[in-house]
Amino acid sequence: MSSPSLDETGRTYRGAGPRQRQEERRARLVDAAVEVFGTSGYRSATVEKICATAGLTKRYFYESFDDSEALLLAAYASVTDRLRDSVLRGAADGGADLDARVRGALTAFFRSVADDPRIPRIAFQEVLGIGPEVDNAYRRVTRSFVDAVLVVIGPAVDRTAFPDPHLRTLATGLVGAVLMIAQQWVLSENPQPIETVIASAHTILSAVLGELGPT
Amino acid sequence: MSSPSLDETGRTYRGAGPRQRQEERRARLVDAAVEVFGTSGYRSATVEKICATAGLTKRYFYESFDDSEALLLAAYASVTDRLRDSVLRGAADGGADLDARVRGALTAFFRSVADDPRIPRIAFQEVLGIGPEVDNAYRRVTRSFVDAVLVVIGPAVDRTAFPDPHLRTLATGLVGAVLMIAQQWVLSENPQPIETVIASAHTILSAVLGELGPT
DNA sequence: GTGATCTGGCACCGTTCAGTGTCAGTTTGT
DNA sequence: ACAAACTGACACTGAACGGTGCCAGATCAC
Repeated sequence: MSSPSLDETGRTYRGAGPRQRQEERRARLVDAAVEVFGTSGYRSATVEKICATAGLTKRYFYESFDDSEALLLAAYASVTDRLRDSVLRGAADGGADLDARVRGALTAFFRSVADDPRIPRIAFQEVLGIGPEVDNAYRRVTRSFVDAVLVVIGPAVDRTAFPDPHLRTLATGLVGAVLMIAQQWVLSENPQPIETVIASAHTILSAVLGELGPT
Repeated sequence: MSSPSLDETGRTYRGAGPRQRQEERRARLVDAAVEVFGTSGYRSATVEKICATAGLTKRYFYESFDDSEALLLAAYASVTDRLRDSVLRGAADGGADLDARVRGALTAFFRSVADDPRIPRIAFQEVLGIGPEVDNAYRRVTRSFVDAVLVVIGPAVDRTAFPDPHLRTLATGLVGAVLMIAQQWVLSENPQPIETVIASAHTILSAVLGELGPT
């Protein structure tokens, strides 16, 4: 997708080579997309609005993206990558103890969501029902979050007692539980304190983990 | 919304009074909307497409609805009402035993979703990210499903040990878990048998219920 | 300084679609 | 039979938007 002007033969401009300039513009467009999609929504967004937010004009949009769906995919990837990194870092902060890792991951997740409401909007709302392409991306990302859950809880699971597909479905359910709690949380008009929702999510996770573990 | 021609003074036509004719047309439009939104999606749907599917013309669309968002809300309500009824009926089939009620509700839910893929599409995908109006409807419907869960599991919960907001959040998580499992299930290219996903969902529910109950 | 290159702003075209109006033909009440 | 009401089909308008092209001015290489 896009035509990154295969020739690296261009001049420098404002102290940057052509490739670098092009990538900067692309990054600005993605940032603008996160802003626009995350506040006004994808459906009401137009190419012009995005470009105006980015401080660019339409020609630079088509320099980096085929259409607005391609930009949505890029913005989606940007948001979910950051979110997944944050969650995995939170889990790692928990050290070796499983419960601490779960708690760390949950805390990081709800913090990210609370700090930047555009994240849940793009990651969980705007991205659904656009088209087959985007639906596939959504499925892949959800799978990657399920994988992350499996990595975190993996060591504590009695794998001989639970076949892999069953385990995957369980992890999918756990992701859905946390997601739905977060969604209702950010949408509610007077939300509970973050510690409370973390505790509720933790209750569900540890209940299921208790079922899975050999202990 | 809409102008249901307040005067009941019209003639009869093809054996039906004006009010009845109008309601029949409205019902046909809602059915057509479920078909179109549920297969091609809301975003690519146009008023003309809906009307063609319903076998009506645009003038009858604006007779019953202000715009396509109003129709989406009606289709959404139609779909979710049926789904909720089906789940509650499934739970009632379980009789007095809590576990049987949960199993019955889950079975009814996954059956509905499997029988008519338009249901999950409209209920969980198309409806997100449209606008504030629709988002509110989504929140209300989700709340009503959470309420249904609370009704089903209510008797088995030690309410003194778990404050109400916490309980609500837990139920929200459970709804999210089941929803996400269903979503991934219908989207996967070679899905597991329905008994398997029901069993996985049941594992999560009973694990959390075990945490809540006084037993 | 001078010409080539790059940038941003704008104008333009074609399409799509919501929403309204018109009208000929059909059904009903009398 | 005849007029009033109803229906369905189509034409029309205006706005929004995607996508492309052009041009004046800024920036760089030499």
